[in-house]
Amino acid sequence: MTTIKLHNTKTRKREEFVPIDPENVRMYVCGPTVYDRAHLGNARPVIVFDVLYRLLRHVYGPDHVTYVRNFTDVDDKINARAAESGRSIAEITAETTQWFLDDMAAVGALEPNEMPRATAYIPQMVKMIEGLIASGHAYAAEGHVLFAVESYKEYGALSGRSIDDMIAGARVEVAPYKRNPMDFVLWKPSDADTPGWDSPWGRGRPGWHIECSAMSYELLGAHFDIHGGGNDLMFPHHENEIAQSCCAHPGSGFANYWLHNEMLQVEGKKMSKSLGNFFTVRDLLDQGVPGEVIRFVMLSTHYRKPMDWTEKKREEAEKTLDALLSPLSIAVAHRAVPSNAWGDVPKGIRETLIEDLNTSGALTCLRASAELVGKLAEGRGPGESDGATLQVACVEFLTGLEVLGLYELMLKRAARKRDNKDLLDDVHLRFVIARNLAMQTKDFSTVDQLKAGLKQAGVEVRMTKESVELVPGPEFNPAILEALK
RNA sequence: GGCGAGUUGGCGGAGUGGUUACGCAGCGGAUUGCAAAUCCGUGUACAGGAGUUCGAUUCUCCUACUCGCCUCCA
Repeated sequence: MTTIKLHNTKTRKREEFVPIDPENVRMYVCGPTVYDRAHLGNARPVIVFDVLYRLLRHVYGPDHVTYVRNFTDVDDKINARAAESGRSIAEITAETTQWFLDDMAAVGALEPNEMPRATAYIPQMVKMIEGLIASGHAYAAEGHVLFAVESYKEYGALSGRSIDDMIAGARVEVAPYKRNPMDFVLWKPSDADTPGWDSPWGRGRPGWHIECSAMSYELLGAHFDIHGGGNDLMFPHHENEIAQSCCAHPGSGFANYWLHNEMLQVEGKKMSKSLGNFFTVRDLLDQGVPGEVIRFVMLSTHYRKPMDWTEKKREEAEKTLDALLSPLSIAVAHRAVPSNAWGDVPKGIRETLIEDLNTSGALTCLRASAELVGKLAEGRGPGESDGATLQVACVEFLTGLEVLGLYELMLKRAARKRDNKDLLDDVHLRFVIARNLAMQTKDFSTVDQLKAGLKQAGVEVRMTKESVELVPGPEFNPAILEALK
């Protein structure tokens, strides 16, 4: 059996991943609060954990992995958005949820098996809070219910903090009803204008952290394998989740492996509205940056390192992905399709991905796999180049694309290129005629003029003695093409 | 102040206790009407210091610098 190794934040070490039940590997990842479009940083954990999900499915079988990612649809940011826009909360959360699904699909993320909404689990949260009060881990005060951090010895273990240190460094005013400044809200009162649910503590709404504890318990049980999210969630969100869940279900252990991705930067700086380098996934897509490019750039940096989104990387990704199109068409022409079998993933990708999700290394191996397809198809591969060898290489290449989440996206990319190529039919014919003539007359002025125009329109001209091929590049602009006529 | 992560060649970015990926850019060549694309070849690196070791870029410690988090931001 293949052993995946993962860096566990809990132990700060790379550990062998041993599932609780190989028949049902369970993973929970914190999803978005649905009040606005997902920005590029939001896409990073989605893509990272999508690769992990695909990896687990290949290793343990597609039907033996349960992946849960929530939607937090009750939150004060949502309330604020509703108040300022005059729209209803339900309208905002429904719309934002669909945006998120659309945008993440565009970057090739599979939908998790379960996508629970927090508001559908309010009774479960109330029940969990009642249990925490009963066991002395929480207390009600002035309409709030607070978790008593001092009741949980391990509090701070995940993020490596002590309660005393945190109090010393606290920058925020402490609410008077808290027994300990670090106590956090499980439930808070709602006024008439704020969404609320009836509870033993009056009409109110849940605090931030309890929804993940309640939903992971309902859908994955008290003890499951992997819990993921961005490293900014380590404290306080995940720390609080652990405290709530472990105290509500003593002895369960909650999640065995905690995975955290590093943050995203843009051109070397933190993405922020004040710096003016803030953009959403949708912004990029609308600007013509396709999903596979976003995904490729994301995967080209290891998930535990800061990932810098730059224009240069975007350009390089376009070129690299274009270079995969020819092997892709060869594989498709050979009627190859991706396989679910772990053994059909190219060896190099298998070896790199199981080492704490080394996606950058895997992309290098993917290129090598593509190159092999090209060489075998031209009959100049290593060793015996028979049809069977080529067939295997094709399946492996496509399976490699699939496990990295690039297969479907690349098929679409290929289709777009074909559509663009159709637009070039007229000019292609003219070019061929002009060139044939020029070959006789040795006057290449018309040909060069046409070529310059095509280049301007973002079209690459590839000539051999016998043929002319026009390849639209990433900067292809059909409007400029029109001007050539 | 507390906690954590990082510092690899011109750029990006893996990895390893000894044989020094890979991509882009560069350079040389093949090819070409000229090009592009492609193919072949090629140079340059492990922040600084100390230690462990037969040997460290890889392990340990220290220093410097960068970055992130520290109550609702993935």
